[in-house]
Amino acid sequence: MARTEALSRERIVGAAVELLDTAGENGLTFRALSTHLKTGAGAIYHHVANKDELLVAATDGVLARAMASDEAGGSPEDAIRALALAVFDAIDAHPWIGTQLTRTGSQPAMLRLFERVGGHLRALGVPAGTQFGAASALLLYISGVAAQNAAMARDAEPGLDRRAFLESISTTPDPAAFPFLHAMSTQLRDHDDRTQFLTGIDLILAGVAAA
Amino acid sequence: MARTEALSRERIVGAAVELLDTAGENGLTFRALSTHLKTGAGAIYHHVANKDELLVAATDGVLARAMASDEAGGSPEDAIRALALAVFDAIDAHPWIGTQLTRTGSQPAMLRLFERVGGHLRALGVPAGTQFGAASALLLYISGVAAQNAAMARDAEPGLDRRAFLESISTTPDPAAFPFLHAMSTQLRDHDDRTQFLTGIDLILAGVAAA
DNA sequence: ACCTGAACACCGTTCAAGT
DNA sequence: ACCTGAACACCGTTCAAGT
Repeated sequence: MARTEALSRERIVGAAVELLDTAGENGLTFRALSTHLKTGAGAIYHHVANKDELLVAATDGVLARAMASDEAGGSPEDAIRALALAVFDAIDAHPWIGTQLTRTGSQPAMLRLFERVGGHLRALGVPAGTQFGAASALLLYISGVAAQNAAMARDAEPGLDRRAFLESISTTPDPAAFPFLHAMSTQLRDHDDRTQFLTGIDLILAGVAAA
Repeated sequence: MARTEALSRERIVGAAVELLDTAGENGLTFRALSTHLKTGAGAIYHHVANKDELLVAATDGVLARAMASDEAGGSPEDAIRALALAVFDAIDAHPWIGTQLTRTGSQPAMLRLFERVGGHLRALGVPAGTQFGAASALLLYISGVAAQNAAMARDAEPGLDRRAFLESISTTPDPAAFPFLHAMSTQLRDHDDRTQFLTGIDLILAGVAAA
């Protein structure tokens, strides 16, 4: 019989991740968390300063694990693509990360990402004067995708068909006033988020190469 | 003497924008809003379904105004830059928009932006097969910047010097483990957000041109 | 030192009662 | 039809009291 383990920062953060994954961003409350941990609400404050710190720790932990696998071999461009996809997949698995990533509290995670991207850009031979701009653009693009995906996971009413939803987006507005949107309706309906995400990364990399 | 105007959706949304601008994202509560409008909290619900709808309406209104000025003349690329900067400046003036833009509720605003960007890409002669990817990338990049800027405005403790803050970011982590970050510290400290934002737009446009 | 859980100061939202 | 404002069902966080 597993005795109840002692409360610890690690166990709290782990339980928080579990709650966020299963119950969503609104599912993480100190009441739910303390019930889950079979303790009082106030006990948590002995190990974590407040909810923000808890969210930062949860985000940092998941993201650090996602970025851990370092593929040796392959071009620097491939390494950037693999890194970006690792972040994408982590957000896909834990959509709440997308919301957290665009908060100043998640600086540590963003700085690690910036560092890794920058290292690959250097290996790519990008001139010193362009490195900062290129790394920033890639990072901002990645956070944009993160935020959007988190929004979809958070706000989508359950049971909504993705295809039908995307189709309704492109067909609801007046086609005469939205000709471009209308022309893109098929692609919008059929597109794959992950592939599309990579297209943007490739465009930025192509722009960097052209400069 | 201005008599107290009747309550209306317009007045409510206007007051909400004012509160968001002056008191920040947390400043908008139905209690503060009803005090501001000299009415009861429940009265607002006769004109707006809930807080989410109020935020969407506020975001949509401000952004529609920002995107209204259409510069004729100039290249399609310049038009895209002008459009992107208009959104950037609107977010700069009303940081809470950045948070709202990455919520599914703000679809109308995003669709308008998508349409406008797409129209310019067509005028630019971008081949049909590339248009969707290019428009998506630009939109995702813009929302990334939006989310980041909103985070900075929301989370930055007041009275914090921007330069000092940016410098601390690049110097706090171990330089040996973060060589790229360390090499970029000067640029990070001195960079201008608006210029940097435009650099990313230009990189994507260059990537589109190269394809 | 750590835990408990009631209490505090807030929220968004509802609804009987008024005009 | 619109407004009022107390009440409800929640939050995050604190803190006296326990072990």
